Amino acid sequence: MVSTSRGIRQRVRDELTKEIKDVARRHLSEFGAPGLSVRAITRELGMASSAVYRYFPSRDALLTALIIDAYEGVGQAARSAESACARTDYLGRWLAVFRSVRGWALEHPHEYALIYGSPVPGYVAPQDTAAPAAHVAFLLAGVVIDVAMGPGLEPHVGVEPSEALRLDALKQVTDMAEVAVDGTAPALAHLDPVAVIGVIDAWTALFGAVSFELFGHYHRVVEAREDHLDRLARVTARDLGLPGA
Amino acid sequence: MVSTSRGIRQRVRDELTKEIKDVARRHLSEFGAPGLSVRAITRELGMASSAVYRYFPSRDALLTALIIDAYEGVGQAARSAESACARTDYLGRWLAVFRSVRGWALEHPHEYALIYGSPVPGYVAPQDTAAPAAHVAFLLAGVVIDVAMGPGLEPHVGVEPSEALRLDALKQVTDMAEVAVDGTAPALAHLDPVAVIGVIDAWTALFGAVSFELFGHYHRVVEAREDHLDRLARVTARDLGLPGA
DNA sequence: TGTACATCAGTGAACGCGCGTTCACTGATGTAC
DNA sequence: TGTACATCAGTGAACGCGCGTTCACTGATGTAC
Repeated sequence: MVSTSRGIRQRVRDELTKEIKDVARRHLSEFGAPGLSVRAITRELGMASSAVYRYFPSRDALLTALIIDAYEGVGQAARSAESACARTDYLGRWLAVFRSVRGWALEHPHEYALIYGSPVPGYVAPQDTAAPAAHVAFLLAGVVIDVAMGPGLEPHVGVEPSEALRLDALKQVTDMAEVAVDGTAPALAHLDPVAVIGVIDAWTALFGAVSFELFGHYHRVVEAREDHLDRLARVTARDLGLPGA
Repeated sequence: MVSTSRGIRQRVRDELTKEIKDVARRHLSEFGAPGLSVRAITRELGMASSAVYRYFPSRDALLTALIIDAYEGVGQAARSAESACARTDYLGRWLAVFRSVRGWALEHPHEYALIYGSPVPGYVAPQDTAAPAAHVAFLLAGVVIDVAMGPGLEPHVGVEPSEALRLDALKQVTDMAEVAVDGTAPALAHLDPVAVIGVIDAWTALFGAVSFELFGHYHRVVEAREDHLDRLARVTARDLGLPGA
């Protein structure tokens, strides 16, 4: 019974850990990151404020857990939308990633702000956030790789990158393979540097636009936001030379 | 002596107001927006904490003042860099705006985060922030207008915007004229909708990239950041059909 | 199966701290005649 | 020019609040023989 009983304790523990995070997430969505208070969370759970310390060594650790969950949330949303598309519908997969990221952000604005907004002052992101943070970029890279290995990227007149930038792109190809988890690592070797930069640009544009929308900068500027993001997806796809874009 | 004496009081008042804002700005750059405390500010100025209320009705009002100053800071930086270029050096002006926004952001990271990062929870931006917030976008629009009225935008194969998006762009043309201050309002009538959308895209890409850099998302991804932003400027310029891009 | 012991979750009081804002006040500076 | 009054900046004590974290503790759950 050794393993079972230990398993029970662990299961209860996991459940409460999840409950704490759930309440924390709800508070986050009401008061934002700076207003997240362990006392308020425990109050709502009906436990002593000191009890959290059995689950998270500090408020920062709780924040880290929320950050990782948030990255995994967007990642998950994007992955499931993308994987619902036919593999050869490259533009469809591309659009699916753009749309699902925006959709997730609209549903979880404070979680989005937690990971893509201003860094929380005094908080230093630990290493463990790196891998989950890369999910969305990997999905975009995956589409481009599939095109490169399949029909091929249609040649497009790009702006030549500087030598330093080209080196960044090459380094990215090798680095990505290391960070990759659960078989996510795409066959990066098939990407030429200009395409890697194109993926970075698309990734930047996607989150730039979603951030601008969420943070209020499109207020009275862009109202047809769905259309706007779709167009941005198409523009970046065309810049990269995806077929059909 | 009526006007003079009132003038003296006003001048002293203005000076202290500025001093408070300066200290607040310094605290902002050390502790971030959530850590900005009126008590700490007055402590440093050697005055009673209640004294601030003679200058700002509330902490939020002080924050608003800092926000407006920050928008004017980037705007000023961009304007002076841009106006140092020859009027017909369109690409140069375009690059100057991109580079100077990034330069200002690197010099004032917390002020940047204040205006382009996550909205401060519970804080609602008053109307007075709208005009200063538009400065940079107006500068970009100005370059495009000058090209449109001069050599003309080189036709480029763009992605057609949806009808709704086209309407946004048209509305923007009329709205911008209203918001415009100190003769900034460019001759917007000369812009066709697709060009307006292109300006919005460039504006989005610029701040998207600067935010990603400042907020740490380019960490171990893009290291040649100056080159990267330059290239982004060139790509957006080419998409718009600026000559020489 | 029963007993002695170890592990662990959760408590509640306390520490030490800082915050934004109000309010009745003092004293200096400006105004009007 | 001199005097009575009004305006205003700045004070300091107080209100009422919430926070993260520590620590010695109780009691239940699991473990080993």
